[in-house]
Parts: sequence; structure tokens; C-alpha cells
Amino acid sequence: MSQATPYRREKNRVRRERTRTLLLDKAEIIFADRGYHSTRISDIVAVAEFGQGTFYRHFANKEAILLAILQRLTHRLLAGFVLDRSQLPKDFDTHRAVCLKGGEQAARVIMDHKDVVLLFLREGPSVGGVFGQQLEEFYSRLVQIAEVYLRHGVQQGYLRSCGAEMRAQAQIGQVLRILTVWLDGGLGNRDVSVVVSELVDFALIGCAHAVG
Amino acid sequence: MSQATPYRREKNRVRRERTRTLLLDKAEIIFADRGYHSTRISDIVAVAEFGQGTFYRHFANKEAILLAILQRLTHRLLAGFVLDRSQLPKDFDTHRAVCLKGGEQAARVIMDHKDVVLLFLREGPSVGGVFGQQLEEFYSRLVQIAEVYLRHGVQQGYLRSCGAEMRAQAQIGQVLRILTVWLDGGLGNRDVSVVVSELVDFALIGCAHAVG
Amino acid sequence: MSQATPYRREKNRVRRERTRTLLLDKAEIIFADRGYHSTRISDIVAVAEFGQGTFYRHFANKEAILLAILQRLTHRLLAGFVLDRSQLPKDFDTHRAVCLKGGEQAARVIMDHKDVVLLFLREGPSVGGVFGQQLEEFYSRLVQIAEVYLRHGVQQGYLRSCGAEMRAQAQIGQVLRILTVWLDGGLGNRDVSVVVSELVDFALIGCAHAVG
Amino acid sequence: MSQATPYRREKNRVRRERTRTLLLDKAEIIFADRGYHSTRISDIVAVAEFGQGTFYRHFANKEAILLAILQRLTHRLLAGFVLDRSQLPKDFDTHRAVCLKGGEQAARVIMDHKDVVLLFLREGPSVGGVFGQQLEEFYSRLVQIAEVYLRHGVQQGYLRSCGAEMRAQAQIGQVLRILTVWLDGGLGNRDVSVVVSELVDFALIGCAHAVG
DNA sequence: TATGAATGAGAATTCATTCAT
DNA sequence: AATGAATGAATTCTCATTCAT
Repeated sequence: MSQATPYRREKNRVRRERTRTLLLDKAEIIFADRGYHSTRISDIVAVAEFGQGTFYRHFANKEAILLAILQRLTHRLLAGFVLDRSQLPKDFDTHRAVCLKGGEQAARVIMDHKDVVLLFLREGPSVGGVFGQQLEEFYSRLVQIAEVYLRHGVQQGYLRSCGAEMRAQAQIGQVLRILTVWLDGGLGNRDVSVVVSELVDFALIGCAHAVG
Repeated sequence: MSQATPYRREKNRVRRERTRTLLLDKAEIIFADRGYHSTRISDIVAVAEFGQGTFYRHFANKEAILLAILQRLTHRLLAGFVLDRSQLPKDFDTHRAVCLKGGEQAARVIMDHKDVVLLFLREGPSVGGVFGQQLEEFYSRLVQIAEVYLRHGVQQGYLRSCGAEMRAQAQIGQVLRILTVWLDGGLGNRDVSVVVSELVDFALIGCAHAVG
Repeated sequence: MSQATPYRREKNRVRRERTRTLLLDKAEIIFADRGYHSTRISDIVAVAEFGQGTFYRHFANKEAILLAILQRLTHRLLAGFVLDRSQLPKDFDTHRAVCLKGGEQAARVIMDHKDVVLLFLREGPSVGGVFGQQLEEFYSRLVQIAEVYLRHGVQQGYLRSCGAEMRAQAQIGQVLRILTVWLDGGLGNRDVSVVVSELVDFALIGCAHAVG
Repeated sequence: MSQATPYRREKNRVRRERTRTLLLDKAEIIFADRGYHSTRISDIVAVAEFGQGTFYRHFANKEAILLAILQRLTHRLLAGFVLDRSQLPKDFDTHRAVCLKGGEQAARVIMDHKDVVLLFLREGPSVGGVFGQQLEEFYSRLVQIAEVYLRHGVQQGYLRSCGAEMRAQAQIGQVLRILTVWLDGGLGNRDVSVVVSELVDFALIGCAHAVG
């Protein structure tokens, strides 16, 4: 019947986008607050002040909105990051410097999204489904990046030879645990850069004095 | 007024205990299989071949049985372990040896209970409630043990000084991640002792060549 | 963010109200038929032809719908009744006339809602909770009204002095018992006005011949 | 096999009787405390310190034990009371004296069993089944007794003519309501004999001054 | 597009009752 | 006679999802 003018069409697109973003924002807050599993769709729409039906115009189900939140976060975390294999560090000190810089950049984003990060750390692995796959995939990317740097260091001779994959996994494990405890308030009010540098040192140097 | 003979009383106790154990065993399997959150009480009793009511005679709700399973596991993991502060290692090599021995002991128990361990690694942190507290408490105990050894090594001079608490958390993080990936089949068919020794080396030596 | 037009809003309100009223009507019938305690929510929705969930959108539980039914009834019973303390009867005959008129008005409403009234008479006191309080409160109001008239009569000198509160309670007791028996079919097919006038006489004159 | 000796048989009978009485006593207390409908069989046996099964050796179900409690009470209330139609009062004053005496006797028993009486007043009519019939029958007996006295008084000429059945019902109604309120603590600490005499006067004289 | 009333399958939980000992 | 573990039907209540407007 009524022909949608391009103007109307654009208006609708904007409105739609605004609704979707609002739902994402509010869901993020509520998930972080009460936990993913105990949040109901009705909680989300109540806070966002939409009807129940509106939710389903934007997301297929609860898992879908969690996935969208994850994607938004990973996008922010990896924004601007490109793994340039031709620009890898030449020596141990540069390597360490690169780690510190990357770590601090990531830490800054994380600090801006504490609650969501904690949400994913805590409840992410319990969700399963497509979300579970995507989360695992994200961790894989982190592990791969760590692995590339590790192998490079070993190849260049400034890092001790080791099972690079396991080592990378272990490094990610360190980061995830420290992050969990830290965001949970468990490490006191340490400065971001202190936490990052300690982590980098743990990862690279361990705690032994000297190893031939 | 209770007229039960001691014999009857004992008979009942045994019967009750058997039922409880059976419920725990079956719940363990089903939780591991389809995940805690998507398991229904009815699934458990169906497999254990009991009536619905029987479940509630033994456990207040789903969280309660998960807690019981956790307690059974932690009991097995820490069985026989006593932290004797007067028997701490004298030098780096002994320290490493102690770690290897403890790690392998734990690994053996874990291998016997792969599925439950993976269950707790994945879904534990998403449960909350009393269970959540108990799980955190268990992790705290691990962290504390690691911390005691770390501080001791630093004090004895055979370990590099560091923030012991954070370091301990990081070590636990390494272990948890490696465990998760490994039990998930992600590290191939590596031998238990190889995994343990690599983990210990990551934790102690890091991956740097040598540090003054 | 709510985008509903006033028209939609009104439409919804009407629909909602209709559903609620239908639930109340059907519940009234079923409660009266098989008793409050042995009625299941599922009985109500089955007869009203709604889904189970619909019930819970409108009432928190079984007690809540009983309370709503009580409120509807008390509203009808006391509709239009105002206790005007400046308009109390001057002498015994006016007093009796007022009682007769009020009694007949109430009796008319009661006759239109026999089953619910009998329901409350029989099962009301066994319900407890908020409902129990509200029911007691309603009886208190009746007692207070009776008391005001009694005290006034005594003060004016046309009624024998007596413990007004107890007397009022006793009068309410008479009414409740006669009502119960009557609605239960226990007094035969007596005319409403006969029952009312007998009750009033019992209440005012007792059964003695003459007392100085 | 083993022949029960008469001695054993007697021993068993006594034991059985003791158990039954204990169950009745405890059930009475719990019913009075939490109400009939919200008391579970398990509550009763828990307090009486018997097994669940023992309950069913003595009573068919919850209604049956309530009935037994009712019978015990009515037995106590009407113990020693015989309606001797040849010994009815000759005049108004004797009539009143008889009412007072009977009322005080009943009141004494009631005071010794406040909680059960209140239980039956509140929840009795909501129970239905055989119990409901028996309770109604008990009330009928009371009404019949009242009716006999009323008719006698009218016949003798010392009571005003009236619908005796309705009048009797109304009198019972007065008693039940006053009892309910009183046992509930609603009339303050009035003396038993005061309450009884006021009730008798309400029943006989009403509240009018004088009627030809 | 947004709505929100209605849905109903399905989950948790209860508790009177049975029955082997 | 007494027991109490086990039962499972019955019930309440939840909540993701649909759909008419």
C-alpha cells in the first residue's frame, strides 16, 4: 500500500539501530549484575523499556544477544590490532616492550568494560552452543598470537625452546586468572601498569633466578 | 519412642548411603555429559532409577548435589596432602622435585575424574550461591599453598623475588587453563608426566633464557 | 521508549480487564462448587479456557484470587453504605426500621451471590495469610457498625445497657450462623424479609416476654 | 509361630493405646499451632517421635485423626450431659439458671482445650468429608438441645413465641462467634462467668428494654 | 516497527502413602 | 507393632516464545 519513501526507510533504520543498541547496553548491565543464567528476557526488556516482542525482532534468543555482546567486546579489544609477521621483535627487550604495550592497550579496554569481561570469564564457558564456539574461537586467536610471538622468539634465539602451544595456553591461563581475580577486586587497588608488567614477567621470566 | 533396633538402624543407614552415592555417581555422569545448567533433576533420577521424591530426600536442590560432588572431588584431590611448613624444600631442585611429585599425584586423581574436573572448570564459576563460595574457597586453598612455597623459595634465596600472591594466582591460572584444554582433548595424547613437567617449568622458569 | 498509541493502550487495558474478570467469575463458581482447598489453579484456567500462565499474569497465587473475590463482594455489600453518625435513629421503632431496611438491602446482594457468601462463611476462616487478615477486617467493620448503633440506642435510652462490644459480636454471630444454615438450604424456603425480621427481633428483643 | 501369650497381648494393647494417644495429643498441638491444612503428617510424627508408617497403623489419613480429635472433644464436652425432658425448668428464672450452669460447665471444658476449640471453629467447616458431616451433626445436637428448651419455655408460657429452630440456630451462632473472638484474645481478660452470663442474657432477653 | 497479552510446555518441588524389614 | 526409605502422582509456578493489533 503506502510506499515507504527513502526518508522513511532511513528513519526506520536509525530507530531500529537505536533499539538494538539500547537492548545490548541494558542486557550487558543486567547480565553482569545478576548473571547470564538467572537473567530473564523480561528483565532485559523491562529495564530497556520495550515490549517483550521487540526483543525477538532483534535477537533470536538469549544466547544470541550474549553473542552480540561478545562480538562487540572482541571487536573493541582487537580493534586496530594487526599481527604483522614481518614486524616481530628482534630481541628479548623489544619482545618484552611489545608485550607491555599490547597488554596495556588491552587492559585499558578491559577497564572500561570490567563487568562484561568478568561476565564472560565467569559464565562464558558454561553457555555452550554457537556462543561457546565463538568464545573458544576468540581464545584460540589469543593463543595463536601468543604462539606466533613465542615461536619467533625461540627461532630468533632470545627465548628458551619449549612446547610453544602449551606455553601459549599457559600464558593465556595466567592472564585469564589474574584478570578474574583482579576484576573481582581480589588484588587490591594495584595500578594497571603494575599488573601488566608483573604478568609479562611471569610469562617470560618465570620465577627462577637464572637458568642456563 | 523410636523403637528401632541398632541392627535396623544400621541397615537403614547403609541403604540410605547407597542411594545417595548412586545419585551422586549418576549425577556426575549426566552433569559431565550434558552440562550442569541443562540437566534436569528428572534426568538424574531417571538414570539412577529412583523416584523424583528420593532425590529431594537426599539433596535440597540441584546446586546441593553439585556441591556434594565438588566436596567428594576436593576430598579426593587433597586426601593425604598436608602442608608441613617445617618440611619445605631447601633448594631449587628439591623445590622442583616436590612440585613434580605433587603435580603427578594430583594429575592421577584428575585423570580418574576427567569429566567432573572439566565440568567444574567450565561451569563451576557460573553456578554461584553456596557452591560458588565453596569453589572459590577451594581455589583459594590452592593459591595459598602455592604462595607458601613461593615465599619460602624467595626467603631461602633460590627464587627470584616477586609479588607472591599474584604469582601464585598466575600459576593456578596456568594449571587451570592447561587442564581445561588438555581434558578437552586439545593437547593431543601427551603423557601425563610430560604435561606436568612442562607446567612446572613454565611456572618456575618462564621461557626466558637466563635472568641475572 | 514505549511506542504504544493511546488507542492501543486502551485496547490492551480492556482485553486485560476482561480476562481478569473472567478468571474471577469462573474461580468464584469453582471455589463455591468444590471448595477453596480442593480447587487447583489448573481447574480454574481449564474452565475459563486460558493457559496456566495467564492466571499468573493476573494473580500471584490461589490466595490472591480469593482475596480479589472477597474484595469484589465486600465492595458490592457495602456499596452505597455510609455510617452517618448524625443520622442515627431517635427511638426504638426507628432503630428497628433502620435495621430491617439495612438487613434487606444486604440480603438482596447476598441472595445474588449465595455461593460465594457460603464459600467465605465456610472456608474463609481457614485460609489465613493476607486473606485471613482482610476477612477479619471486614467482620470488624460489621461489628463496629453494630456497636455504634447499640451504643447510640443505650445512650438515647431506648436500649437496655449492655457490653456493647460483646453484644455486637453476638449479633454478628447470629447473622453469620443463620446465613450459613439458610444458604445451605437448612431453613426451608422462608421469605427473605421473614428471615431478616426474625433476625432483627432476636437481636433486639431476645426471646423473653418482658423485662423491666 | 510364636503363640502370643495373653500377657503379651495385653502388653501390646497398652503400647498401641499409648502410641495412639500420643499421636492425638501431638497432632492436636500442631493442628492448633499451624492450622489443619498446612500441617503435614510428617510434622505430626516428627514431634511425636514416631516413624511415618506408624501414623498409618493408627489412622487412615489426616482427616481421620482430626475426626478422632473432634470425637475426644465432643465426648468431653457432653460428658455427663443428659437431656431429661421430664426435668425441664418450670419458670424463666430456673430456665436462666439452668442455662448459666450448663454454660459454665461447658466453658470450663472449653477453657481446658482452648486451642482445639479454636481450631474447630476456624477450620472445621472447611474440611468436608466424613469429618464435615460429624461436625455438622455435633452442631445439630447443640441446636436441638437449645430448641427443646426454647419450645418448652414457650409452651410453659414464660418465653415469647418465636420460630424455635431459627432462634436456636441464632443462639448457637452467638455462642460460636463470642467463643471465637474470646479464645482469640479479642475480648480482653473477662471472667468466664461474666462472659457466660452476658451470653445467656443476650440469648434470652435481647437488648430491648421491655416488650409487652 | 513495536507491542504486550496470552501461551503452554516443562521444570521444581511436595507430601500422602506404601512396603520391605 | 513400629519403622523410615522410597515413591511418583499431583501441583505450583516459570519463562521463552508467539501473534494479533
